[in-house]
Amino acid sequence: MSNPGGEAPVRVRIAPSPTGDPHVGTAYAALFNSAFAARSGGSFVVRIEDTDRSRFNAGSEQQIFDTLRWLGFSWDEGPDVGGEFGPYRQSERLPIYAEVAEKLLAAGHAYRCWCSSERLTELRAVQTAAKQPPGYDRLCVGKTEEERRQLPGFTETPVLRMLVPDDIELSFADLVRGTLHCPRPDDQVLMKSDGYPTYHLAAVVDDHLMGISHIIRGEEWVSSTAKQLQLFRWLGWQLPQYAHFPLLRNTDKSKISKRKNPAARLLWFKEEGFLPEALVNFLALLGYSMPDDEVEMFDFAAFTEGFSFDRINPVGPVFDVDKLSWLNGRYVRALSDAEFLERAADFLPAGVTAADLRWVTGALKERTKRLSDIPGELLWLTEDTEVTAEQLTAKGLPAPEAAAALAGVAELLTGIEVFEPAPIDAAVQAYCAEHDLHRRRFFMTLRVAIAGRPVSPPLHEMIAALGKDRTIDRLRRAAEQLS
RNA sequence: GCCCCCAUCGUCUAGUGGCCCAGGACGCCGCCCUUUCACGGCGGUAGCACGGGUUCGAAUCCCGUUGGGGGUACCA
Repeated sequence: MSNPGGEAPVRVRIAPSPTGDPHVGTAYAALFNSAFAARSGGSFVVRIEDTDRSRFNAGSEQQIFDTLRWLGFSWDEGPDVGGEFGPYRQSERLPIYAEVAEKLLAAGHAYRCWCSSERLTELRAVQTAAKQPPGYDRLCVGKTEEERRQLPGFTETPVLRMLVPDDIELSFADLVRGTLHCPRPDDQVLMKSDGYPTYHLAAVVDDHLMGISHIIRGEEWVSSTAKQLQLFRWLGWQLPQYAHFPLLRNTDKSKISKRKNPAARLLWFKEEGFLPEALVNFLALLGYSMPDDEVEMFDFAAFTEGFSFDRINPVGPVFDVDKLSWLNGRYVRALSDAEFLERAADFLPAGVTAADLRWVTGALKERTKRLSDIPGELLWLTEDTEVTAEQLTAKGLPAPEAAAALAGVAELLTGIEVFEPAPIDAAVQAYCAEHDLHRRRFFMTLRVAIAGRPVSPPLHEMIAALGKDRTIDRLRRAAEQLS
């Protein structure tokens, strides 16, 4: 992938805000950004945008790093790994923003505004009621603090606003969507009254200072691009290229949110037992398709290899958890038994060890879509369920025959020395033939007696896993139900 | 309200004027495999939002309508 300017190296970034649980959109952004960086031999930077003190969440930053790493992403520069363009946390760059703000003020591109939030709220209400587009009325433009103080709605702590020129350029080229047009911006606040910059100022300053060549971010930012570009121009900085990918959606098509969709929380996938490689693969299927779209299972390297902005679809994709579950199941099945057991460790019911599952790992793996399915698949092992005569005979042998078979098999199993699937199978099969029993029904009676339910892993593996004592105990108790 | 973006099966998507009376995947349904479930195999269901153009020819180009989404903060 060439970059039109020629000289500037490709540098991209994601800029998450530490406001709570890591958001799936952050991973989605990381996917596109790191793929493009890898594809073009560029650098991938993580920058923490913590300029909103009211929404700041202390544990959030670390969770973002941990979750992104869990997914397999790594970055060349960031708060936790350093880099020559740091600091990478905006709260540690306040003097830099203040200096730029001062420069903008001196050049007449920005002005102090002493309007109170009450005045602003009221102004907006009046405009809305009059069906006027809401926007700042520039009451403070050209006024000194003393002049402004005489007027109503004054506050001691001013903000800095950009003086948007009448002829501001509203169009820009987007790598995903072609030429885009932004609405005419309001006089955007650049510096808040608490001394922190707003996103628009901070992002522009940092993107320039950090040498960001391509800004690859969500569609939600399209309409604010014009004012950010204006800032770049005023400051005489080289313009970055933009690529706006679509927003992930809830089932009702609205922007994906933690409120409406558990999948908006990255931690949810870990809790549910989705494999990170499956999630990354799935994310790469949303709003994007491989050159050969019949290939749906691929790793990050394959995704990166053919990555192109041309292949990003501008339509916001609904996050389909069902399809993710299917994909995850495929990844689970592709694991070796040993790997499966290792990665499923946190989901095994208390007291159940890998050794206990020796004979049923394959069967368990095959039935697992999410690792959190595991406890439910092992109820036959973890719970001693009382079965009724009706359950035993429903799809099984009639009562008298069933009782005899249960007792007979219990007797037979008692004599088996090597309690493993093969000899168990041989013994049970022989019993079935010897007594001329209806195979299907015979096995169903056994299954219900042993598993406590009509759905279970393969019978002989299950019996071996359960062990001789528990198996015989269950067979006898079931037989009692029939007498 | 205003500004902007988008529009192929329920969902994810292929498709850049003829190869498409639209292909793949998830889901769903049926069949097969099978001692249950699952896995796997096979088959089926279902879509170019609508209306005008342009063209010999439109899912593909243009206009409008409708629908959906985003933005409209001293949040990012």
